[in-house]
Amino acid sequence: MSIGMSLLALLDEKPTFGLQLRNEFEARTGGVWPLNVGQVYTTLDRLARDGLVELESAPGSEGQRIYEITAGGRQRLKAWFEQPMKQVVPSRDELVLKLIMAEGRRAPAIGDVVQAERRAALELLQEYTRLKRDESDEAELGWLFLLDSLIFQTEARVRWLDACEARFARATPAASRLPSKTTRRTDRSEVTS
Amino acid sequence: MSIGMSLLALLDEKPTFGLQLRNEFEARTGGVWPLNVGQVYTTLDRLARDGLVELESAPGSEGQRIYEITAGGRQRLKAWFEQPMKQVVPSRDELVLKLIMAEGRRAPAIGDVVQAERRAALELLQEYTRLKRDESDEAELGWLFLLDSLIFQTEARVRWLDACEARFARATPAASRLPSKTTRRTDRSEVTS
DNA sequence: ACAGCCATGTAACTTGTTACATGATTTT
DNA sequence: AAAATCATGTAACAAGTTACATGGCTGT
Repeated sequence: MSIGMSLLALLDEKPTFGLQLRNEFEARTGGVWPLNVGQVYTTLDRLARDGLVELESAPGSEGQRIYEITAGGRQRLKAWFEQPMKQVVPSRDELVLKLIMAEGRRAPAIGDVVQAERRAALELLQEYTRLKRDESDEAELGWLFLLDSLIFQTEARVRWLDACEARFARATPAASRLPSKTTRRTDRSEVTS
Repeated sequence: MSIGMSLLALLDEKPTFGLQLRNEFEARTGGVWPLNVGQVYTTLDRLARDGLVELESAPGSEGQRIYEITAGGRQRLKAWFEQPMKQVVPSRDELVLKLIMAEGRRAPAIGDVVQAERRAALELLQEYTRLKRDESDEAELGWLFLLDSLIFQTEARVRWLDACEARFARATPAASRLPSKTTRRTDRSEVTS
């Protein structure tokens, strides 16, 4: 419930209404984490259902329906902040599944899959790095957090792809391997730079 | 639809029935990616609905209902393997949201959140490393891929947390910062090792 | 006959997500 | 008056996930 917890965090600062929450949310992420307004309302409903927020008993509906966080909500929020994310131990990462399933096929041999993913990841990395270089000042802090996260994750992905390829090569002696379109290893310095 | 694509990949190797698919799936991930049998059937239904698999016209139901991949299914699978994962640009990472929302609060100050997450990540890292050291031979290749993925991702997370803290410190000059329970930076060598 | 496994299935729920409908107020 | 914007809401779907029900077959 990451969206829910985020809305809760915003409501903890100050009670507001749905659209305002969306605006705040998008402002904090520097506008790069679009959030459909509808989702704010559905999430708000679910939070209300769970007793984490409630409609301000307060007065005249000028259209706006102001929600406020409850005691239970504050408690949940506290727990969210204090307890570290539990790493989902089966990482549930789609790319991991893809490589596992690609292992031992021809058609797209695992090496080809790795190379395609690797190329894409490096392109993304370049784009992110450019973004970071260009607007690294005066930008929203949240957006910078997000951008850094993308960079670190993508770097990790590239390293992981390399490791998988190496591991696969080790597990499957060259002799018994099928020829692949791209066996060549790309220069590692692209990442380390 | 990562589960769906995985089942499709297995069916592309050889038509089978539900429970067999689950067993294969768990075998490939070294038994560490548990998959509720029920989920296999629901996913199979959804794949059938989308015309990616179909019941083998074949004969006597000995209880087993054998599915096979369709031409459309093969096409989708090919695309899955060939097209690199599109990086969800708003990374939709819950931890990113957490830090963004923690920024500018007291209660749990952002520094405390970072430290808690960092500590947890380092513990995980240790555990993963131990796992890797212990059973790095004769283990299922898929499980090793998965384990490596966890390691690289967790390392990236630690680096990212450091970067966030540094960025936050830079953005918020020391004078204007609220005192936090833990301002001390932990030794970086824990990761690099 | 009963325990236990093999095998299938379904109902239900969660979070995320979109597309659309509605009404009120403000601007042109 | 028409157009735009503010604001709320709903119906519907996707994908993941669990808990439970059912029936058949096998071994004791």
